[in-house]
Amino acid sequence: MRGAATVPLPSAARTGKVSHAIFRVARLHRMLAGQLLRRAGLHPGQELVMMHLWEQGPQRQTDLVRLLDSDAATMTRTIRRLERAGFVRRRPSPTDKRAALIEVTPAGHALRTSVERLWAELEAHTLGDLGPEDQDTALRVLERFETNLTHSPPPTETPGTS
Amino acid sequence: MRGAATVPLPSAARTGKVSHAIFRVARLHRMLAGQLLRRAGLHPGQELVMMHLWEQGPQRQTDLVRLLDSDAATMTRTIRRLERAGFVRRRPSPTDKRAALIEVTPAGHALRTSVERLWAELEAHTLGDLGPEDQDTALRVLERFETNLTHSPPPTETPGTS
DNA sequence: GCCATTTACCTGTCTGAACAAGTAAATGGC
DNA sequence: GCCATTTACTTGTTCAGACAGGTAAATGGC
Repeated sequence: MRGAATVPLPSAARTGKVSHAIFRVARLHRMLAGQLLRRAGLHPGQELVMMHLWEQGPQRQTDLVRLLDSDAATMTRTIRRLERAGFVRRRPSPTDKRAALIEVTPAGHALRTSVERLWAELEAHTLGDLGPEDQDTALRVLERFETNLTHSPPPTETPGTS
Repeated sequence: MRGAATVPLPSAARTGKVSHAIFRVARLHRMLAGQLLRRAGLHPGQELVMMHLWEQGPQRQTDLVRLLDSDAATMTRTIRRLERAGFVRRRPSPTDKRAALIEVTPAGHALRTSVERLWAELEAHTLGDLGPEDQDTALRVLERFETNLTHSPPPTETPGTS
């Protein structure tokens, strides 16, 4: 295990080890987040919307979509579910009849502490007993991936061909 | 909240930087995978099933569920879609009337090369120009996360509270 | 051999996520 | 001021993923 002193990885690396690992970690992470969020009565993804609303105040859907780098259609439905759950409220924008401002209700504010605790728990579980330096390494690795995946996302289709 | 006068990290760091990073990386990675897979006519997740079938031969759904650590219900529908797409076929198990063996059709086999190329592309994009050592570090970080998230997944519910 | 339990699989339901296509209001060209 | 375009949001559809039920066959206790 982990010897890898002489030879890094011959062809095993070709199978997409990192991609598989990202898949698995992402799913486990998401599952744990989901389990923890159930206590608060939220579904995965909704907590991110709430967090932004808590921190940034009332927002239009477009703003939330941009902040979360999400999808307008998904946001419409997520907001609707949060609204039905009583955690947010919609108020017509005074300046733009197309838009509505999404704001947190008292019930929504009441979630904040527990959700923040959940996230701390999630983070703690993810990190385990990783030391500060390793945590930093981990973060830099993830940021590197994020950069890689953000820039040049589409290989612009089979570059060579035609 | 949480003054933390001396500590450098105010509160922004405590909000789960790594968890947020995992979320973002996972989504970007998934999006890219989805884009690449569209070329092959597959949806994200289906390629994992196909990969297992290519490598391990005909399997029962239960085996696939176990291998992919997935859900029986999800597998039922994924298989059905792959079947309708003509990539796999179901054959009743000769020894167990409850079970069926899922096997790849010629059309399914025809996908193998392109899917493997897609994964190599996905992996390459994810890794970017990361050097071999950094790749190794990245993999170890992810494996560490996986271990952390696998072991002690449920905090066994609010330990203190009642 | 009979019956409870387990196993393999399916269906229903809800959610997030993505894409396509719409509606209505705002905006900009002129 | 009129009209094309853009913007904000909604709806329809498809898929994965999770959970809660089913059904039918296999299995194990006895």
